Amino acid sequence: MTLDFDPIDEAAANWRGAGWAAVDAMTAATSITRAHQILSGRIDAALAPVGLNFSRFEVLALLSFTKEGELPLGKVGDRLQVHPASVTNTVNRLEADGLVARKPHPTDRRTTLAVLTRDGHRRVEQAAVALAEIEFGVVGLTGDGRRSVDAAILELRVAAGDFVAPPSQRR
Amino acid sequence: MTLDFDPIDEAAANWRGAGWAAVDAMTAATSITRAHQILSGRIDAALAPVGLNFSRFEVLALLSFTKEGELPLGKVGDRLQVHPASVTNTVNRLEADGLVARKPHPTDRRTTLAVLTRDGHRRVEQAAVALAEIEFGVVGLTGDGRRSVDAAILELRVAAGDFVAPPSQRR
DNA sequence: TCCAAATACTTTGACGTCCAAGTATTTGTT
DNA sequence: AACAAATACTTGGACGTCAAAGTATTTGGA
Repeated sequence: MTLDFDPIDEAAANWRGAGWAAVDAMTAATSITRAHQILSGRIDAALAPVGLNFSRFEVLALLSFTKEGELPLGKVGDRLQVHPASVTNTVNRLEADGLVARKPHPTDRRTTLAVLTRDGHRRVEQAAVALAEIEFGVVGLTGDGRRSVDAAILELRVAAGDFVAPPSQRR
Repeated sequence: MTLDFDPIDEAAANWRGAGWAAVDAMTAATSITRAHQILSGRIDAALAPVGLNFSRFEVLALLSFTKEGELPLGKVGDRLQVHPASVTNTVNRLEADGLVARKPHPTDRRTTLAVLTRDGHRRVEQAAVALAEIEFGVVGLTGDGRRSVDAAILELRVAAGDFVAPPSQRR
């Protein structure tokens, strides 16, 4: 797990040495990529003992936030920003594990609802605890670091056209 | 592509509403994840017209940084921090496209070298230009934003046990 | 009313990642 | 010299992602 070289510094030096442009941009992108790699590794490791991975957890969490513990599959995809086929796949597996059930929509027969089962409820609570314990993988990021990451990435998201809640409306 | 809700703010509000812990950590992790999603989307889109994706580009770039344009497959995996099986897979595809060739190691018969072909050289140069044009996807991040992301993620990497070049040695 | 267009989901297929196991070769130790 | 352990790569399987095509149902306009 421990590296004996600095992948970011290494990449920057190589990039510069080759006379390629946008070294700063490359460094920032590489940092973010490496951070993501570190976080997802930690998160999946924390969830494995609970029998989940991150995408399954996200679906369960989303359902648990609703009043009835159910949501149309399409909504799940919208909220989590994943492809409909991925939702189908994830829900299939959650269903096989008995954490979620499919149910027809009461009025629109095109639509299928994913419903959290009792086991699903229990499981998602366990997972939330497990994630809180590892601080979502951001151990090592101080309060300041977290704030500056949030702020910087907010710029990026605005530029990408993400809808971003104005500070006054933030919840 | 444009969202009509703020996925990060939304998640924080839900998390808090459920009484779950580590909301700040969750927000930071979600920000990084979303940033990664934005960047990799932009990067792959920029590389598609060149006929590459990011992992293939990384292999070609790494080879192009060496004197002879060749490296043992194992080294490629080490540098890029990917699993040996992924290297095999990526090199298979690059080889099928004629951008790389496999060559036996001169002294160690366990080892296989990946060698950049003439086409591979040309292709990686095109790709580097394409990536510089989109500033590696970090358009929207100002100089300050890039520096603060770099600094914050450096903390995270140190905590994760990454070898990090001390400032005095940074290249 | 009727029908084309939109919407919701699933299926299939291409790729990417990792792990675990298998083969070949080299190293290090006795 | 002999052999167990380490190293290097490939293979096969499990899963995740997305795109494109297919099926079913609902909507909206002529």
